Amino acid sequence: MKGERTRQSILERAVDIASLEGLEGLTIGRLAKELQMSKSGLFAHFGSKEDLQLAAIESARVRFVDEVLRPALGAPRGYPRLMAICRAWLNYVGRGVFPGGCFFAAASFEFDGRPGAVRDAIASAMDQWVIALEKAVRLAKEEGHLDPRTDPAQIAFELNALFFGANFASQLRNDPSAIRRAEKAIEQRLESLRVKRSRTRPHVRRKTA
Amino acid sequence: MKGERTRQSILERAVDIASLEGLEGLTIGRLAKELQMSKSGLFAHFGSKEDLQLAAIESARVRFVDEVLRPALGAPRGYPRLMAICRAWLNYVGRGVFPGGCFFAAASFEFDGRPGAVRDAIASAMDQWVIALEKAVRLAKEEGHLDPRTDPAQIAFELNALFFGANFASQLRNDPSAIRRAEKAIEQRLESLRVKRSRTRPHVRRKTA
DNA sequence: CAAAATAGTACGAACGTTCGTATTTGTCAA
DNA sequence: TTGACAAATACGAACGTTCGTACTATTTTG
Repeated sequence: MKGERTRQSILERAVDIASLEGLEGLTIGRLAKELQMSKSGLFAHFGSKEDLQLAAIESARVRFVDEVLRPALGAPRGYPRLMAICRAWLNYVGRGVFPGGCFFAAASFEFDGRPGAVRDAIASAMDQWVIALEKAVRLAKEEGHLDPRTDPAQIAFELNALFFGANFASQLRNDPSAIRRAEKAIEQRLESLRVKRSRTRPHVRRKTA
Repeated sequence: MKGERTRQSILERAVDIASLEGLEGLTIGRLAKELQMSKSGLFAHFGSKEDLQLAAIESARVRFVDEVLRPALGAPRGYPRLMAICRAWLNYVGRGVFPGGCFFAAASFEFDGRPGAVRDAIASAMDQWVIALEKAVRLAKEEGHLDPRTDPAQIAFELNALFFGANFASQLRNDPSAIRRAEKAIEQRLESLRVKRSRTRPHVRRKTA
């Protein structure tokens, strides 16, 4: 009972630290100190540091789904939902869901080239995200909102790349305009694929603002 | 004399290790072992680990400029040079200039959120790159190859994002199609900005292949 | 030979981990 | 409701290792 509560609070802190210092920089000693508990106390909940890292990745994934992805999935199917997902991501970086920016982007670069369970877990979490993105594009296409020649995998790749770019520019180069640039690029790209429904309802350019 | 040679060979190895294991994972002990020299021997060349990290970043920057950027700058000014830079980057990831993918992408994510000299050096190196990219776009625009409304900073941001995305997808998700996708996206984006010179020389669609 | 470069050795701190023990907690009989 | 007790949870101390770094001695080089 109590154990589960403690475990969760450990993981929350672990995710925050890892998003700032990396999954290796997430140190048992530091984590224990910040939680005001002993190192050995931590080992009652996690058998090893690797266990802790894996649990932290899963916890981060859940946090991301709960706070970013799921709310966006509430939008109407098709183009609106796709845009909602994109906007949710752009907000997510600035909103401080993870204190160090995008947890997964950082973890990806930290563990690519280091085979093992941790790397696989990160890759799997990122896969889920890219697949969700791809699915949103595909649905928008099937809904008739996007050009039927649209390649969902290609568009998902491009969107994801813009997310990475935005995260990078706003974090390291702390360029405040990065999010805006990414938003602009995304809107423009998706607009270029959008079906205008000119048959049923002619496209009328709305007055600016 | 000999010292300088040794220093260079230390740095080459250091850059390779750091590109795989990160700048923190680049450890004095490991580096010494791989070079078959003593830890204290290393300290004759670098006053501290931070010194070593800074020198490794500079060394990586030089390697990147020499092997990737400078060759591409040989292309004719304007659109061709811009495309040459983009292609050089796309090749660079797959070509194994750094064994762990893009040195700077990894370093960026490792050190964002950790203020200090190392972070600043990484940011500065990346700045130079983004500025070079932006300059190439601006030149292409001034040369009349791109739509005069083109915003060089925006395009540089988008291109750089695609580079990040390609590196990520091909490294962590080892998706072999990532480079192709990025290439396609870049070509399409730049094509959309291209001036067709329809006044002086009408645009004639060449036969496919 | 003087100077530059390298090796050897040692240090304190921090790393992940283990162990035996103390404390807290939930359960159930009284 | 309480008391007792086993299980769950947390602790302090210590382990062996590796980290970055300092100091001194020795070899290599110009």
